This record gives sequence, structure tokens and C-alpha cells, in this order.
Amino acid sequence: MGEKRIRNMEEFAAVVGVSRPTVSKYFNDPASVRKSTRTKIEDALEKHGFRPNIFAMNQNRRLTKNIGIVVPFLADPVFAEIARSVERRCIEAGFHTTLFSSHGERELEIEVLDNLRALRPAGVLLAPLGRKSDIDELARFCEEVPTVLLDRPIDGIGEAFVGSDNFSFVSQSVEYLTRTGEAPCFFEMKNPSPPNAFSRRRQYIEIMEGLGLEPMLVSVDGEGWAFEEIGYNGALRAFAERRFPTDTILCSNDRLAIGLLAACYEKGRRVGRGSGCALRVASHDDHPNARFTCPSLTTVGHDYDVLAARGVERLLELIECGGRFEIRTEELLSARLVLRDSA
Amino acid sequence: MGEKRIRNMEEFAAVVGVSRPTVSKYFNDPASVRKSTRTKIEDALEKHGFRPNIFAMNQNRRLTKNIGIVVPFLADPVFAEIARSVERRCIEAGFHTTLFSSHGERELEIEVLDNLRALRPAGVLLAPLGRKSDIDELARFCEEVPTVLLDRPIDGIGEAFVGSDNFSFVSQSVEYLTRTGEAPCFFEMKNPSPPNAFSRRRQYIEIMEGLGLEPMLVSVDGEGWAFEEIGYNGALRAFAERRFPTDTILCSNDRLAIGLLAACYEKGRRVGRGSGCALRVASHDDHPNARFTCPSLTTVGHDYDVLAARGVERLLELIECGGRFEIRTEELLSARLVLRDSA
DNA sequence: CCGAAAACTATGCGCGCGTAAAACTTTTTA
DNA sequence: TAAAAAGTTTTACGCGCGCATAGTTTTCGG
Repeated sequence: MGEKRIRNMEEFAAVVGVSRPTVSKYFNDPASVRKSTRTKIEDALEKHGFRPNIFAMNQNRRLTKNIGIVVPFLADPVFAEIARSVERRCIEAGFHTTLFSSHGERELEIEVLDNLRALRPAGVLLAPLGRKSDIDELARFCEEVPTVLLDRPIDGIGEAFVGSDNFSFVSQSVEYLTRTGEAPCFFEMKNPSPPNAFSRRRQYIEIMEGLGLEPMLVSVDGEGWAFEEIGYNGALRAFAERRFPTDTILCSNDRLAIGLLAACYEKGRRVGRGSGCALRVASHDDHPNARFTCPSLTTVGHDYDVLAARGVERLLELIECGGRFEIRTEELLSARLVLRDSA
Repeated sequence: MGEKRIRNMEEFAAVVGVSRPTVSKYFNDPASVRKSTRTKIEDALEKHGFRPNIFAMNQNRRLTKNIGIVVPFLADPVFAEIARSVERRCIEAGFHTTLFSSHGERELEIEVLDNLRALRPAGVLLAPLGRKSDIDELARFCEEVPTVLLDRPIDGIGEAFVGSDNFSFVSQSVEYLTRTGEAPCFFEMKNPSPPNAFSRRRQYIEIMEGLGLEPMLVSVDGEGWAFEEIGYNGALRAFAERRFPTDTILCSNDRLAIGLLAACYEKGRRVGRGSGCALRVASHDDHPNARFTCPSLTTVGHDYDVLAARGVERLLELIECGGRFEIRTEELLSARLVLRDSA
């Protein structure tokens, strides 16, 4: 080889033998340069392998091909799954994505938004922290950057919202459990971090009251995002203190349920709907591992694919029409009951 | 308010009443400007809330405060955990991090490296795909950007390597299982995606031979990163075909084990070391959920904290000394056996 | 084969910022 | 109190690239 590596578009244009803006045009749309020029560029590309600096590109572009994706906590498999689905679809649509996690912290979410602004994305898919979010900061951000909210709505913020309908989640689980046995108590964190937890609690209470039943909350202590552990410890204590008013337990989310199931296993409480079983356990989210718990977990799940598809679709429309919708829409996707062995 | 939002450092400097470079100096080191200037800037900061564009900053800085982090598959909880630990430590050290996932794909890893170059990071912590990586691309990248390899070594590439010692993993698990019962067979993917899987297989074979025992591989089909499912389906088939030569099963990694445990539960094969148990199952990694499987999973785990600490420490040293080490080091961290209930 | 329209390439400037060196203050020293 | 030293700020230029516009070539009808 011997030749030194090409450092920028200028140098690359020089070895091709055209001007830099021509190369720039090529990268924006290869069809926009003459065929002879195109082949010259592509030959040089083959030989030296140059790629424009994506951040310098974005700096000054009218409209970038970037989409920012923000989730509240990436180490949570549910959000990892959402992020991945969304990311894949954006890439398929010809966009470049940048993924951020707020790590469950208000300050980090703000910082993420600042960095995102600097990226000048064409649009952003934002799953906010929710209750912990700095609403004013979110609002300011959404003023400046075309944003579709995911997973957790915040009133008036974002050009659109796409997420699962918590009512649909809880009503299906409660309805199923009630129909096939007794009504469930609701196992949750007293002070939950998941963005939709409060909404699910509210829905549970309303639905139970709608059925003329007494809501039964079993709220356990614990901060942060280690839900399995919180569920596990909480369940052990609740067993010890006999705080479960029924043998049918509906968990706010699957990760709590995973902890609960571990506690049940350890205590020898058989879970399932069979005759030899002491407890029925159901939950919400359809966590990637819900099929592989013991017993497998009956849960009301997101349709991750539809969620991602609609979210991305809506964002692309938004980008298409210049970043503002006439009317803000909220799409609540209905969840689907996934019957497995735990209830 | 009424005042319009400040868009760049120029505008901000104007409202402060100093020149832009002075503001720039302030952001690089607040102590480098006169106290009176500093308070003026900070007052304006309080009032208008300006933050410099981080990507424009990096464009031209001698040495950025950015660290790039790359993992092969972010939706894998083990890598999510590693990424998070590493990220936290970098931030504590005063750096800004950018996280990338190769999503298990060779092309995406290359793209990630290209984007990373454009970010001009001070250094990179790279957990490569391994076997699937484009070695030449990795080598070229490491030539240009100070890089510490994580998790999976690739000979001669990167200024340093920090990772877990697969020998230490497998020898401890095999030793423990053999000592407390019979020698294990090795449950794995025939064509594994995890970067360290081949190494673990090799170690298993060597260790067994070293003990004068016959290695027993149970290799199951399956592509991609859905290891739980692969483990589950593989185990069901292996049970049906009576392919497990022993009742002691050592899984290549915890996610396979989670699938295997689900299959055991479903088939009513009691797992554990108690008298009523049909199988013992152990594994490697100490997956975040390994405590919450049924039964809880005996595993040989990474010390995530030490791994992250040493990786970051080594990278900071590397950055300190200008991006090149005199001698390339490989640190193999020994794993630790975590005894739980499954074996 | 000419000239106008179409297609393409080059020039020049801007994006938001860092940085070296020059110009200016302030402080210290004689 | 003037001159030198030290500390600050400003001037001027550069990073890698997009974009508007001017300039050049190609194409094609007549």
C-alpha cells in the first residue's frame, strides 16, 4: 500500500481528481453525479476506503438522516427489546440511529437531550423516564426537535405518542384471572421506577372497583431498577407476614414476577393453574424471558413489533411533513394476553 | 422570558459581554478565566442555560473527553451489565461516553468503528464480536484510536486486553462439579455467537483430558443471540434423544442454562444437589438473573466491577501516556464460583 | 455544425467550536 | 512611577463538511 490513509473529503477528492463538493454530492446521492465521475469515485473508494465524518456532515445539513432513540433504562430487557426493534426499523428506513439511555436518572435524561440536540437529528423517539422527568426540559426539547413519545405519554408533549394501553393490559389480566378463578391482588413497588407503573396501579384499582370488587394492593419497598430482587425480597417478606390476601397475584411487571416466582420456588409454593398449585401468578410486559421462567409466565404483553412499527412510522410521517403535525395523536396499542403456565 | 433561546457560543458570549474564545476557555477550565469574568459567565449561564455543542467541540479539540464503548450485543444482559459498569466508571472519571452495539453483525461492527473514529474519542473500550469480527478493520481502527479490548482478546490487537480468564471459569466449574459428584457434560451451541464460547469449549476439553476424563459435548443447533430459546429447545430435544451422557450438566453460559432450566422444569426433572434431584446444572457468567432462576443457578461469574474497573483504569493510563503502551498487556481476571441451588 | 438548454462541477462561504499567537490589562518589580 | 512580568482577552485561522451560486461542460434540436 504505502499510501497514507485519507483523512478527509478534500484529500479523497484529490486522489479521485474531482472537487470536494462533487464527492459530497456523490455521498448524498450517487445518482447525482455523472456516470464517469461516479465510477472514478467508486474505484477510489474501493482502493482507499473513505467514509465522510458523520458528525461533520450533520453539523450543517438542512435535514440529517439521523434518528435519536432514548430509553429510560437500557439494562432493562424490556427497553432493550423496544430499542432494538425501533433501531432496526429506522435503519431499514435508511436512517442512522443513535441510542441513549437515561439510566433512570433525571439529570442524565436532561444531558441526553442536550447531546441529542447537538446531533441535529431529523427526529427523535423518546421513551421518557415519566414521573422522574423534568417536564419543562422535555417540552423545550420537543419544541426544537421533532419528537414522538414512546411507551409513556406526557400530556401535550411530543408531536405524537405511541405506546401500549395500560387499561388494555390490566383489564385483560384482571378479567382473565377473575374469570378463571378468583380476583387478583396487585403486586407492585410502593415507589415504582417503571414509567407506566402508576398508571397500571390506577387502572387496577379502577377495574376492580368497576367489577364491584375491593382492590388489594401489595406494595413492596425498594428503589431503583433491580426489580427482580425487589420482587424476590418483597415476596419473601409478604409471605412471612401473610400479606397476600388471595392466591392469585397480578404483578405490575414481569421483572417483579420473575423475582416473585423465584421466591415461590424457594418456599415450595407451587405456581400454576393445575390442581397441585398453591398460587397463580400473572403479570404485564411479556419480558423476553417470560417464556423461560418456572413455570412459564402468563402475561399481558406489548406487541413489540407493532409498537416499534407504529412509532417509527409516525416519526417518519412527522419528518416528512416538516416536524409539526396538525393534530397531536396518541395511539394506544392494545396488549395481548399470552397464556402460559403460571396462571 | 421573552428572550429567544441562545443557539451557539457566539450568541452566548455576546449576552455575557466577552468574546467567544473566552467563553470557550471557561468551558474547558473555569479556573482559566478571571474571577470577574467567571461570575459574569456563570450568571448568564444561570439565566439562559447554554451548553456547547459537544460534537462541534470534539471536531477540533486536541484531546477530547470522550470515551467510546462498544459491545457485541447490547440486548444481552451480560453485555448490558458490562457496558453499564464501564460507563459509570468513565463518567466518574470525568469523561463523556458513547455506547455502541454491534448487534451481533460484522458489518455493523465495522460501521460502529467508523462512526467512532468520527467522534475522535480519547480512547475506546471495545468488546469485539470475536470470531465474526473483521480482524483487519479492527487492527486498522486500533492503529488510529487508543483502544483497550474487553472480554474477548484478539491477538496483537488493541493496546491492552482486560477480560475474564476462560480457563479460570471452566476449571472452577468442572473442578467443583467433579469434586462434589460426577464430571459434567458440556452443554453448548454447535455454532456459538458469544465471543468466548469457543474458548470455553476448548478449555472444557483440555481440562477434562487433564483429569483423565472423556470430554462429553452436547452441542445444540441454533443461530443468533436468543440463547434461552436455543437452550430450551436444545434441551428438550436432547432429553428426548437421551443425549445427555451424565446427570451433571455444565452450560457454556447462563442464558443457555436459563433455557435448560425451563426445559427441566417443564419435564419435571428436578434440578439441584438435594436427594430428590435428577440433575445438577451449572454455568458461566453470573447473569443478572442467575439468582432468580428456579432453582437459583450455580455459576462461575465475572467480577463485573473488577472487569470494569481494570478496563477503565487501563484505558485511562493509555490516554495518559499518549495512546501507546510500551508493551501490550493481557489481563485475565479470575472468575469466582457462585454457589447457589442448581448444583 | 451552431447555439441554447440541460447537466454537471467548482468557488466561496457558513456551521459551532478549539487553539496559537497577538494585543491588551493588571500586577509586580526596580 | 515607569518598566517588566504575568495574566487575560481577542484576533485570526482551522476542523470536516453542506449548500447556494456561479461557471463549465455536455447534450440535442434545428
